[in-house]
Amino acid sequence: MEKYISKLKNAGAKITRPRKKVLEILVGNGQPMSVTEIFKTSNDVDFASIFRTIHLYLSLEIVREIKMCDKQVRYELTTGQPHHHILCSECGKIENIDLCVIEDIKKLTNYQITDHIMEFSGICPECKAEK
Amino acid sequence: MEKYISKLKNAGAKITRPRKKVLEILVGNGQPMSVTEIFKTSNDVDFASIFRTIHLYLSLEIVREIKMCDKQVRYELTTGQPHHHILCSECGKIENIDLCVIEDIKKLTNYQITDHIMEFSGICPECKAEK
DNA sequence: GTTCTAAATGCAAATCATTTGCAATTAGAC
DNA sequence: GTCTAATTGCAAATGATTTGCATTTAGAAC
Repeated sequence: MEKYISKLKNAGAKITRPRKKVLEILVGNGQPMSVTEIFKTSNDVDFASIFRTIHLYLSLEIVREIKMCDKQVRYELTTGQPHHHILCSECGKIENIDLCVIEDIKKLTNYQITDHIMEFSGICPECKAEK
Repeated sequence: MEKYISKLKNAGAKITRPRKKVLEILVGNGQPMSVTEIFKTSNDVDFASIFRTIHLYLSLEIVREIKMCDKQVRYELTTGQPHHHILCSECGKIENIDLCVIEDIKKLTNYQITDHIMEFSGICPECKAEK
């Protein structure tokens, strides 16, 4: 938490209630969240403020943008290594996947890779068992 | 082309001018296209008709939906094997990538995988050379 | 070829997500 | 505490996607 606050201060940005709230929600939830989800969780911050906060955080690399299999765009705190995700379509749980194919793709295509998406969805072992 | 027309007939769907046009455009273009791109190329078919045609084609598995790194959703004819794509951010070219990680992910996560996205963007060797 | 009907189209408008302009408010420097 | 530029909240613009409905049309039946 303090780490993010410092980043904001270093960038000359003010530490405001909406900005703190968005951080709290992301830290508390621990999973990638959409702007709408953050908005609904916040309860007392305007949608536009959440939106602008997230875009500020993106530019400061406090959050990363994640496009998943459902059409929602989500944001997660840039803790640790970049990684990919798998979303359970039954319970909504999102787990991390540490498997990077970028090097393979670079060799295969000879492109200078600037961006990629690799996301999965399915049914988690627990939900499978319940059926 | 005939293959797709048969699929339509088998499904009891009428062979209409808009439906033929969308097929022609997709076959002619050879790359995944967004509804808007198809619409602009068509010139004389209503946007809503393109939209509904694409959704019909999706349900008949005549096209596949591709979510790429830019936010556009594109559609491609379901010719051959499912595969992934790499988009050149300079010239807009889209190339196919035949590298599937699904089996790795299944083993790694123990999920029953139902959907995935794996798309790349970057600068192709030709555009790199021009710089 | 003509007739008929359900399906499909085109248009316009509804919905939904994303983004922006602006007056009012507020964080933080002094 | 005072001041000012940055930020917020609201409302409205934009853009993408989707839907309702009157009109048109493909293709089956004659």
